[in-house]
Amino acid sequence: MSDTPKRGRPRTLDTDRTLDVAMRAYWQQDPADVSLNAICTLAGVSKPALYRQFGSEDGLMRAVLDRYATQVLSDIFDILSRNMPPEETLAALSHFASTDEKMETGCVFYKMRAGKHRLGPLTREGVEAIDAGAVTALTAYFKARQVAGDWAGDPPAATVARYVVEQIGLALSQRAAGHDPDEVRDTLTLAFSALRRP
Amino acid sequence: MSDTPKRGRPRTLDTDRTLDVAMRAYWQQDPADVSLNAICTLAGVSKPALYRQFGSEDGLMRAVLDRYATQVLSDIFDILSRNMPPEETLAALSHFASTDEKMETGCVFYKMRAGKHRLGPLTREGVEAIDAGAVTALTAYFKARQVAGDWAGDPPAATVARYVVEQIGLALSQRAAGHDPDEVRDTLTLAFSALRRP
DNA sequence: GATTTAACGTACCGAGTGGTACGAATATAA
DNA sequence: TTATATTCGTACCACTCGGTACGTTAAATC
Repeated sequence: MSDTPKRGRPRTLDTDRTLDVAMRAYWQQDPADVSLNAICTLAGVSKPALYRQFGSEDGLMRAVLDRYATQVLSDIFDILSRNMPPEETLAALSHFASTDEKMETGCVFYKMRAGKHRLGPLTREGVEAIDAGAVTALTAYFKARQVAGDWAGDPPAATVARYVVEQIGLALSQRAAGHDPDEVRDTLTLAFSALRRP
Repeated sequence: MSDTPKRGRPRTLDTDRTLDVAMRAYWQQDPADVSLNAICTLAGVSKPALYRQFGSEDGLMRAVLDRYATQVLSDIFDILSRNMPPEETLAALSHFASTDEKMETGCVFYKMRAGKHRLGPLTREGVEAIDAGAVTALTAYFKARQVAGDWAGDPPAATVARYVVEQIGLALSQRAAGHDPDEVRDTLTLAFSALRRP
């Protein structure tokens, strides 16, 4: 990603640390409410240094999003790849979204998605890719469970997949807004109960 | 609300028209993305004139929200006050949120609520009042239906009320984000199906 | 040592924000 | 006619934003 030139002053900017600081800031607050100046101050980095590394605010947000995807969102995809029965999978997803302390202030991805129209092209592209990837993974999961015999095909897998993505997003938005985790869990449980066989 | 003094230059500012313009702007875009300057330009009004009438941006947004509540949100409360069976009431709410052309670009109230932390104290107060009022009205509705005998008390009325408020908000957020109305309807229908007796 | 290359960060830029100072304009009251 | 009261809108304020010009510093190459 970043060439290491053979001549010139060596760089002192710690890319990993900077991305961590930015990610934490985007995570705790809303990405739209965190300015570059604030990130520079928090990370103890000059503004031109940020631009040298990431090109633009859009570039930084995209880099943060990619990092967040591999460090945090991978947990969700892991849950699906375990290929457990829907009952347990949905319970795991529900726990992750409504109870996991890591998600106490919501989710960077869903926060960015909520303010999609404010994003630059790079970050927007990343958000859409993750969104599509989540729907794809969930669709594949439910189709697999249908083959395995513990899932009916009544609401099509694609519809259920979108539904699950949106309900998790709702739960994480509620957590970011400071709702009581118990209430968030109740809402999500009720929403997922629609997926049980009638 | 606004005194009409007996002396001094008569005001030429059309309050109703100004509020209409601001409401349309907040409705079509996101309230957080509409500046006072933009509203002044759209309404053909000077900035000091706005401040003379509404005191601050917060005051204007609150005035818009109040207007929106009486002109638009009243439709929702009307649906509840008809006291129809849950099946029909939920269908009416679902139609309003997912299909009604009026809500094509989402809902001013839910948009403000989504960016609650960015609001001034007056607008925030208004948003919280409407939110609480909606939950109260829905809770009362479901309790009434329980007494009428066409509703079970399994998920408590208060829980169901919050659930309905959040699901409508989700649907309206999706519409504001430009999702296909059919998809929005599918999601909402699935969400409300959790409220049918198993 | 001289030259080249590249990252460093201060100090700036223009645009846009919410908000206001203030003199001109327009009404009523004395 | 004069004094008072109120609204009018131009032109400004301080501030923050994302972004950059540019002189300085530190390495590799000659």
